[in-house]
Amino acid sequence: MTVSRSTRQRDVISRLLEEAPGPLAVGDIHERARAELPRLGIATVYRTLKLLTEQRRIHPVLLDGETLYEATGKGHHHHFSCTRCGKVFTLHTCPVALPSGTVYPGGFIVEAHEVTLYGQCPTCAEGQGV
Amino acid sequence: MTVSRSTRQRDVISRLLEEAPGPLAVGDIHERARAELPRLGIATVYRTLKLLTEQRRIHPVLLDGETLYEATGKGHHHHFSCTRCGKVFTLHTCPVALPSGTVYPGGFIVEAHEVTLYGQCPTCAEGQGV
DNA sequence: TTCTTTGCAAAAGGTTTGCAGATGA
DNA sequence: TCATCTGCAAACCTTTTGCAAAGAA
Repeated sequence: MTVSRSTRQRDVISRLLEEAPGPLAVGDIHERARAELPRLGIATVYRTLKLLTEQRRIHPVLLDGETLYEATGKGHHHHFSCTRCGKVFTLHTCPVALPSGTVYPGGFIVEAHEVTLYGQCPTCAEGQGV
Repeated sequence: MTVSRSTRQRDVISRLLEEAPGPLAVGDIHERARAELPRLGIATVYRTLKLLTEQRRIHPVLLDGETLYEATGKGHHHHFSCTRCGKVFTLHTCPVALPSGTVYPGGFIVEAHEVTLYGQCPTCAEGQGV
């Protein structure tokens, strides 16, 4: 097994994800990281995301047909996708009560769940104000 | 505006989606439709799905990184993705109470929501039975 | 007949891989 | 030093588009 080294590229990408208020798209990550690493190639971004995912430091979130990435270890949470600005936020309140093992109508045994809410984020709701 | 004609390809594809118990992947649709239309090209499948989507007769469901399609007009519902067999089912019971307009903690105005449950479908739960 | 639709193949968009030079330990 | 990592470009895979022939009305 190869040993994973610490590099400037990996540090920048994982820091970006740690500090983001919600999951980020690959293109976003590439663009933001380029502010610090102008020559950063997209292949490195993909390879780093794959590595961090294997290390369980981040994980993919498939939303609106896009693959977004977010840091792990932020506890049980869901997402809010703003229909105005397109940004995705992390919600720390869960709207469902479905402990693992719950038997759902129809005989489906629930192990996990995902909830995504759509609507207007606080900023857009204010800007478009009544 | 061009007039949309009725063709064998379109009939077969929309019938498949109407009769399915859950959303289908593009590859699945192509494969199943080929049983009746051996020369059916993948481009026609994509064009038909796009057309039916514009007509609001079907709509895409983005699940597990795949784009699935399902017929519309089946009321408010959610999906259950079986972690054993991979099939996706439609659930007619909704586990959340979030009417449009609800203000979620943090100031997010909810317009819609999507819920996906993961676990074992009745068939797999039985097969693997205790 | 006339205009739309189809199948095929080429193109496009996003992700992955091969490789030689750069880099971390 | 020397195996790992990076940037670049080519390869891949899924989806879209161009075009001539087939089909609907």
